[in-house]
Amino acid sequence: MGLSEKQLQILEVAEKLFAENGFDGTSVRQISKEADINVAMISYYFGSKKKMLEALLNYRMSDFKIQLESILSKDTTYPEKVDDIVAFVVMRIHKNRRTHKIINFEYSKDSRSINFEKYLQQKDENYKVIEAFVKKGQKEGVFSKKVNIPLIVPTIMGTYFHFYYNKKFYTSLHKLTNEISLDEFVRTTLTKHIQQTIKALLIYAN
Amino acid sequence: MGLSEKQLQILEVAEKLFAENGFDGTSVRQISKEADINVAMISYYFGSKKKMLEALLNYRMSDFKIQLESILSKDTTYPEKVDDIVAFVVMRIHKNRRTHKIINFEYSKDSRSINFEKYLQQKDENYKVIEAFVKKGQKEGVFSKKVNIPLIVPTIMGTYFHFYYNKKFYTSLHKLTNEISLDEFVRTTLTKHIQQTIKALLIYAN
DNA sequence: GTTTAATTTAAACAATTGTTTAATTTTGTA
DNA sequence: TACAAAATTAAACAATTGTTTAAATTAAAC
Repeated sequence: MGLSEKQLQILEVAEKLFAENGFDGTSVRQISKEADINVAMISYYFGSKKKMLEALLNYRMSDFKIQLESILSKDTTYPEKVDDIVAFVVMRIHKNRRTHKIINFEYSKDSRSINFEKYLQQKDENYKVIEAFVKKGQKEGVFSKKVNIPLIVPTIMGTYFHFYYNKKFYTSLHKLTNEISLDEFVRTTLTKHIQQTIKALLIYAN
Repeated sequence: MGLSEKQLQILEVAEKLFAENGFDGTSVRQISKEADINVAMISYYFGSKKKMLEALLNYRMSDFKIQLESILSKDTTYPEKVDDIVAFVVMRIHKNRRTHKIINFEYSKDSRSINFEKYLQQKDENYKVIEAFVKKGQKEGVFSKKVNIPLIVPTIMGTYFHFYYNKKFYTSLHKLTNEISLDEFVRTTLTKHIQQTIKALLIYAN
């Protein structure tokens, strides 16, 4: 599944347009025009529009299990580890926000015949690492035992995405102006809020 | 803006299909077929496909400010009020989940020329009521002053929607089988998780 | 019962969709 | 330089898109 320079260039354009206007809302001619290639190149390189999306998903969903485990193996306190995990996850999904947006909408459809194996695999690995970490903290008496572990990740990712999907609303609420200050806001304020939330939940849940 | 029985029947079919396959992924012929009407009726009743969506949004986004305020005016403790607010918001967005899904998708687009006034108005009212409540709690020393108030609602709604968008994944994780147990899960487990989270955040945030 | 208005219909509209074709150009190799 | 493979092109394809038309049917008003 090695992708050429040209293929990657096309996928980046496709990612942007799919995230902006949806998979069905984007035509292959739009992509070809913006990527400055001939329409037929999409079928030539990827086989079809659908397979092009699958190629994008598989490309973006490379393993982050290793990075997550390296955070947990560091010699830090439990609250510090929570901060690190949250900061890492938020940074990661913010970087891949466009692909995640496409996934959110395509995956939640009933009919769609797109292959989401890589995404589900990542989600599964992700969950198992978090679960082991929280259970260890519970055993050591640091974390509350009243926490619903499978719902921790939805709170982290959900908070980010609800903010992102409504960024027009929240940027006006926070008086943010451009894309640069959005990155800054995510990296500082939003990350901090989620860190506070998850730490409070894990430690004080009742 | 009074909608006839027939118009409502069409809108319900449209809501279901838009949520399942997206606005662009649903054709007016699909809607007309499923609603058992002639295609031309959509233009006849609503003017266009786009205006039909707007009619749906305006219909579903009726004011819940009043209900929110009635919760806050009850003679209950602050933590109880948090529980009530969360339960109410979750119930409400779960009921309107299909329309919210359409909104999340369409509103986050750059280009789209759909009128989201009613939705934004509700979001604004919603926020102002929550803000006043939290600030009052802070002044009385019940809530932490280190909370980022505008990000509380994203955590509530985001947790719900990330769960909902990935329900295929989480229902298998929780061993849920059908739609009935999904409703039950949302009403009990998911609501409880969000209540725990928001209470921990508001009271113990550091 | 007649007339007027509202509703419903099938058909047609031009535009756009994803994909394929077959010819041409470019690139790499011997 | 000559040849083969890869890349690129414009054109065509059938299917589907949202919307409009004008005729037909139904309902309401007088």
